[in-house]
Amino acid sequence: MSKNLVIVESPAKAKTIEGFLGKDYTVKSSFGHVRDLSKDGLGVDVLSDFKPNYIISQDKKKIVSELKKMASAADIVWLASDEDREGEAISWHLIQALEIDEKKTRRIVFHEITKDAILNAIKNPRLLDKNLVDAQQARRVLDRLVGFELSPVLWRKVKPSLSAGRVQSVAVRLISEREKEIENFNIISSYKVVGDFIVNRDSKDYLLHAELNKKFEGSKEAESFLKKCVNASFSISNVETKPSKKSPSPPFTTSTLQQEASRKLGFSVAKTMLVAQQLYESGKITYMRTDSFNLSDMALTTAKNEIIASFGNEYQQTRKYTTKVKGAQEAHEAIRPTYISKHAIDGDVYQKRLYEMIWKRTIASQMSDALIEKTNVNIAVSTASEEFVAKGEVIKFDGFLKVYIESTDDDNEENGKGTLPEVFKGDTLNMQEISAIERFTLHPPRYTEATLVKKLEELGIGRPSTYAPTISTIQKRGYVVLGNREGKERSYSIYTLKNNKITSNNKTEIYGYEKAKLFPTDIGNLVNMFLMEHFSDILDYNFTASVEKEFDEIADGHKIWNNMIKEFYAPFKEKVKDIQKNSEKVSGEKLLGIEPESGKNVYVKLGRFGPVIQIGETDDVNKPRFAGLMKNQSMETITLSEALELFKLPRKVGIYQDKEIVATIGKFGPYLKFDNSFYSLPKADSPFTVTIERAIEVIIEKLEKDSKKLIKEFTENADVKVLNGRWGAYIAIGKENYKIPKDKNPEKLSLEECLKIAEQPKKPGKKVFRKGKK
DNA sequence: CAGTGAGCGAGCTTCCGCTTGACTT
Repeated sequence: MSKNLVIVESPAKAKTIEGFLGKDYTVKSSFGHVRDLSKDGLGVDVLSDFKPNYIISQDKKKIVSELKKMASAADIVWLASDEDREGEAISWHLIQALEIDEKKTRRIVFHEITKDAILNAIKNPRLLDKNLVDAQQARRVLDRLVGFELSPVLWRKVKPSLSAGRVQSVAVRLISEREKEIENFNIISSYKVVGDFIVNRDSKDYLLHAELNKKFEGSKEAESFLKKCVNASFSISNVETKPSKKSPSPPFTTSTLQQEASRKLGFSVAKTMLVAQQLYESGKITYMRTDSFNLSDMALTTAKNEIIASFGNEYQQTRKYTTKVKGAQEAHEAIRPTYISKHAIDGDVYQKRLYEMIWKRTIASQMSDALIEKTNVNIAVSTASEEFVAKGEVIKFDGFLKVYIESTDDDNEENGKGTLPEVFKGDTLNMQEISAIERFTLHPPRYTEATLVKKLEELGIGRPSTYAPTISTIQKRGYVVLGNREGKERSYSIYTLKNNKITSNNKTEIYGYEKAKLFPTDIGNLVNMFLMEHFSDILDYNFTASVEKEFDEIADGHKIWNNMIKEFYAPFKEKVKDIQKNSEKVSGEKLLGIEPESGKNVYVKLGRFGPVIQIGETDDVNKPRFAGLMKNQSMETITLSEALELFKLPRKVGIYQDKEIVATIGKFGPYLKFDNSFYSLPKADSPFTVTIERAIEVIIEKLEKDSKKLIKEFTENADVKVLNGRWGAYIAIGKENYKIPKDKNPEKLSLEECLKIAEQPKKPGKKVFRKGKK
């Protein structure tokens, strides 16, 4: 047993570091936190100074007992968890959980995984910072109290199994409020005017495309401007050229990596983290959960050499970036290739693409500015005061753009790319065509996973390790869904002046198509409304920032953590008690109108099983009638007539083979019921309108498909069947399924062979996550 | 696999941040 035990947080890190240290050092990993608050009740004794009740996490018992053994055998235990609040707490918890004599421990920290950094750390151990640990305890206890006090309020007042928390509830609020903004958004149209002009130089014609520096509110104004242009002359009134430059972005952090992978590669936030983890574990990139822009000196040097060798001296510029992010803890480096000299890697296509992006971004961050010349050409109209402006952009020196172009979230900039023909003040122009085109204002964009992460980071809410899980939580709770919006058609007018004639046209365009955006659900909106009404202080966008400030004071030793929690908890708990006692259950009930036949009220509300329409009163002798909303409907937007439609189901479609076909909607969407069997309706068909002919078609199709399902069965044993499934042939015995080996022909299998295959131990396959309940 | 919405009220759900591994459809 070696004399020195070093404990780090991540096993991949442990492996690397062990190589740097001699054989006197054993390096192990704790796999993150090893203890957490008990889930039995609050896990915090609110009556005795908020004493936390820590227990060793279930999945850490094995590693803790192993570490404990090694620690007691070692002379010195080096606590090398990350240098941030959580890392300090991990070290402290290790001392407690491993029951090590604190005198036997040394606390060391390093920000980069290089031999120098590690050896230097070993030479400069420090004491455990108990104040920082207390700041972490305050953070942990606060989150527990907020989460475990608020969630039960929701169970009673809204719906069981819901949840609330400092981070997730703000995420839901952002999405819910954005949707309201979009609903209330007024689309305003205006006319933008563009013109094509010809410049003649050295008996050659050049095209100059320009936009008027004014937009017109209505078609009248736009048309009258065009009229003025009919007999006007056009000349260059000004040419302005000014140099400008673009600088590269800093290297990736977790959140910028997620954003850029979403835009450039179309990865979900979870996918990005999964692939990054693979790259990290195979030693190809540095740690992927970081909020730091920092690059190690070694990385700076290799990047420098790499750029000079590949592109030349003039492309290289060493840069150090500092963070602007609220509450950044900077325990790690930025995300970069471990070996910058490696331009590409082996791996699957996702790994290759993500690596390439990281490599380019890292290299670009150490390259020189791009020098750009921007030109504005003004074109005067002899009969009007407005001017046309043509914008051009010429890259004089590409600098970092040689390697990396960052993408943006809004992609509606068109003007100002490319070269302009050479023109001079006073040149006269030949007008070809001027158009006034009706354009519309855009509502604020819905959040994508990645733009939500960006927003949360700006607000200082959540950490690199929690962005992806938070997004998954708010979807699991049913607060938000990832969805698409079909584009809608609208017409716009366009007036064109050509050959001294003004013509007008109506054209149509598709607008508002959106893909993979976050939409709030009815439950999400309702919960947000409820929390905003009663706990707006916790949902405040600045709540995290203000408690972070207090955590900092605790870390600095200016505040006692229990006191801070006490100040927060007393009024908070009062409020919780008050709401539990006095507040009504909320269902978001809304009167939609009156059913014409019965004169009864039609309500929409959130029922036990989701949004529902209710006709009649709950306390009436005649019980009310209910119908659930369809998946694409929402409580916010459903109309009375749509609501009444829902009661037309189940609908008798007609008779087929003397039996009735009924169309309705179930748990899994619209379906047909016929002869005690179920037939899912394809998306294009509606249970309200499907005809008997079409229904029969659907039924026959399904029956045909089913008949192909059975490949073989055995008279001797009815339990055993060879079936055709989604992934090809398989053997079904009772309720168990078995894979058929590739060298066997499914159609020629005998009963004995089937049973033999079933005997074989099943191969371990990939674990598939199952969504939803149970 | 697929209609639920009245209501005995058992016993359950839930937070944020660290970190990976997983044994059956």
